[in-house]
Amino acid sequence: MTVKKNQTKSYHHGNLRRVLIDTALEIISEQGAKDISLRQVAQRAGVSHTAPYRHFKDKNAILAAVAKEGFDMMLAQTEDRIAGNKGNELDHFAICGLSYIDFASKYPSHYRVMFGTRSDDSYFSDEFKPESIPVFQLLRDKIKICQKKGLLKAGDLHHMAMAAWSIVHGFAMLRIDHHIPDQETDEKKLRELQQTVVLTLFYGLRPE
Amino acid sequence: MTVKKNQTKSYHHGNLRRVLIDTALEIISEQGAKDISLRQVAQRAGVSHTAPYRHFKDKNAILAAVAKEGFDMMLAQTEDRIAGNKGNELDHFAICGLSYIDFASKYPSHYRVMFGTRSDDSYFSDEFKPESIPVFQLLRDKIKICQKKGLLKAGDLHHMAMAAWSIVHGFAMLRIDHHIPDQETDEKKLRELQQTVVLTLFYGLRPE
DNA sequence: ACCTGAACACCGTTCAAGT
DNA sequence: ACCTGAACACCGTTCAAGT
Repeated sequence: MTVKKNQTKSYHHGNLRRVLIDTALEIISEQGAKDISLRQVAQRAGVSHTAPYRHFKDKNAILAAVAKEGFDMMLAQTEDRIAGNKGNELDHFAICGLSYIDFASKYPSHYRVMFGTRSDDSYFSDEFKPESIPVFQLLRDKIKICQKKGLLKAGDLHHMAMAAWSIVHGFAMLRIDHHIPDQETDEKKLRELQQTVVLTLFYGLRPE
Repeated sequence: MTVKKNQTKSYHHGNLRRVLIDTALEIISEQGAKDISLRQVAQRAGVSHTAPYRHFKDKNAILAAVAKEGFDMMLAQTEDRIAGNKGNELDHFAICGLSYIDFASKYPSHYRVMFGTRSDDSYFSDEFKPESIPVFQLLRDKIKICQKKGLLKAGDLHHMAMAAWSIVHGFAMLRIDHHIPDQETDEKKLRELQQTVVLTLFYGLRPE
């Protein structure tokens, strides 16, 4: 077994940064989101509780890294699904919404760090404003195109985007925080419900 | 100055329970939601850090009390607004949504404790399921009545209620967590946006 | 460069003890 | 009954010291 030149395993641990992020996600998914402790992360990663400070300025910095990763994953997933779909622009708009909820359901740990209440905004405020989030940008583009083609109604683009974001974010949050009523909690019913919610964004609740 | 028989000020503090809840809210509104500490609450209330344990089983119990109070306030506010409105049932349905968002904006501390991610579900799971939340019950009733009168379309009541809840919850959360894009952040524009979002629930984004 | 151990000022919770 | 103080096992963060 030859040692490669660019061996990631260096002094003690190698790419500790990567390991710390993964460990953080592991812990978040096991036990809630915000009660995670840096010391716990370090211990599980097999290093002293001060080692993480070589790679992250403080606890929020590691959470910001998790969020950044989440935004990248979410964008990639959404673009993949759109690319693999033969429908029209309106279908792609719907895919944005469904993909958004699916991501939150699949990676609740990431999602909570991305959009949950932050204890300290300073790490997030610059890079993570909604205007700067690629997946939000994508959503707005899809709305604009659909408006141009007459597939969505005319109206203030920002307002419509916020309405769309509100309904998928709200459903995603309610879902991962277990606020969905009991009778809807099996997987099949949840998918039907999710479908209805996204369709409601298009059709509304008005009659006929 | 005569001492009344039912004087609330007893041994040291009197109704410490009430004081603790108010102090908790005060701290939550000053500095984020979840980083609140029991010791801090106790100190500001002027008692030792173990005194709260006479009134609450643990930290979550005091948060549950805050949540309970929030649900009561929210229901009262919504019922008041409906009572003071001369419109039809559909107007009342809209008021439910607007009142919901207004409550979250006005009392973000309560709201976050009520619907935010909980570190421990056990205190909330029984009493605070969506089915048991009076204001959610009210929302469902309004939808049912509107359906009967042809003011809202026919369809699965639970699904429609979840769609409605998703959009107002999502908007409320995005608002209090400061995820609303910059250009919408003055008070007047926010109210217009809020109006649009609730109307979108009724009309949808489809053309015509 | 990368990691450690001791130290500091905090936590939540328990429990014997005081009035 | 209601509150306190000491104690325990935890936190995040800093810093001098080790390889």
